[in-house]
Amino acid sequence: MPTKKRPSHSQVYRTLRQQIIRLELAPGAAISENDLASQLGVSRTPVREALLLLQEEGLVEVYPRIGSVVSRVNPKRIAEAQFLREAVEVASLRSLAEPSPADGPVPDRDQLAAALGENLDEQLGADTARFFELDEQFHKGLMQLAGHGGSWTSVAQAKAHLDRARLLIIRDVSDNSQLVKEHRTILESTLDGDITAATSALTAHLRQIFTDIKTVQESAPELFATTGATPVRKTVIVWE
Amino acid sequence: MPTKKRPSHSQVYRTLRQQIIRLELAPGAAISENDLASQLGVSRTPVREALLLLQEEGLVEVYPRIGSVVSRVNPKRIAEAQFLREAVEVASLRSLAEPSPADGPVPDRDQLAAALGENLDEQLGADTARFFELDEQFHKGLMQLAGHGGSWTSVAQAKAHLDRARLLIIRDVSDNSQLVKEHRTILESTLDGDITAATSALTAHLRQIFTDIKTVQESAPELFATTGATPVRKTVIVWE
DNA sequence: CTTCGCATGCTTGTATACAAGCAGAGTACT
DNA sequence: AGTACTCTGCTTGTATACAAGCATGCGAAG
Repeated sequence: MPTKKRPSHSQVYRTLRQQIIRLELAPGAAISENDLASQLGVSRTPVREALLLLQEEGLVEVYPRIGSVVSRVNPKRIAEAQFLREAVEVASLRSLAEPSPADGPVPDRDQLAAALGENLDEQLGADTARFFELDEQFHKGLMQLAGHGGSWTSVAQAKAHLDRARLLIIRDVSDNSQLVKEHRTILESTLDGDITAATSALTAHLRQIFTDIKTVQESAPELFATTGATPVRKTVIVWE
Repeated sequence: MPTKKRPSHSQVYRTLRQQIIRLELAPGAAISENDLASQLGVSRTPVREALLLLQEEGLVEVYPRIGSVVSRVNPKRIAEAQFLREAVEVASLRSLAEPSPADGPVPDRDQLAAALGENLDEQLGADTARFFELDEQFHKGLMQLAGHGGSWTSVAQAKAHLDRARLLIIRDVSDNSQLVKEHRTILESTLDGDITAATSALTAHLRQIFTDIKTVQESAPELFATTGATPVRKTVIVWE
């Protein structure tokens, strides 16, 4: 019996979001509410609700009476997302050295640290999908360690755009070693209390995205939204 | 220029959001989709879509088959919002001294600076509602000055929670002078290039919220959500 | 008197019907 | 030939009908 305890629109939302971030739905691809409803076996209502949330998140663009599309990669938005993510993650680390009234409680510091260590060990041999999961858990755990796990949601939204953009160039993670090495440096410096070194390593780690973006934008410019052009509808003939 | 007709759910969203932030809808108050639809002259569909967005924003809590309520003030959430806002605004200022690849373009720096100056002049004599608008414009302009106006949306969402909480204690802005003074210090230090002084002043300015919160939580604890209790439905008799 | 069961009226969640508009093919008229 | 018009098929936006569940009051049974 399928677990129906969660609302349909929530399931549709997560399904679509994952497909978009994993590039199973390509940037710029058209998405029809009716088609999605048919494919997922639900009505248009929960599909619309999911698309509304994805639109607010910036992963989908809805053009009334024209159609909806998966948002193309916008370099400007990428820059904003990176800026916000770096600001929050760095501030989180920094709060370990300079506490602020906003700091929350840290449950099970030793257990968290141990879990992060195991996470890093698994990262080395992980495939692409698993690595992204572990990467997410690692950065989330780092913020929990500083008592700011509650702000992860905002970071995760920004990270979604960054991950999708990076996936454009590294469909297969051929070489984790460098990233894992950076992760280890960040974690060890943090646990040692050398916050200056940790933030420095974290900043460099997070800014890697800019070189990645530059590379992919040269190889596949059609996936980027540099113009403000609105899409138009076309009738085509296809085999079915 | 063709006037873009806005969808109903967007208007409902902004109406409700404003009412919630301005405390015209009290924290914890029940809101019925049917009643709202009737009052606003639309059907349940756009109302539901607006509530969905507000739920994601944390301003509304929806309990299936029980009802929906305006979210109560959650001290933990307030702390998170303050942390994120401070992180982003401070990082924005700091980028003026230490540029990063994420920095965006700054259009009309002189004009922006002049507008901010005029903004401060108007703040002194403004009433409560106007002051909150000017405060919003000021902080937004500050980020635009650093080339990070695009990240304002995220800050604004956090600021909504903070403003609502602060409104609980200062229904009437009796004394703007201190806040305006802080604003002026931040702006002048920034324009003078003394980023260290500017960030210091900004941090102190933003952390004012914690003392405000502590005061109001003692005077009106029922508006705060410290327990994880879920609401229940009650049938009551009222005059109509 | 107590207790259980059901009717009733509310809630949100989902499905469906209808409205408004764009794009293109075909056609009749100039 | 060229032009304008209508008709079809799609799109999203909105309204409405139906489904499922909770709280409560009433009534009957023990």
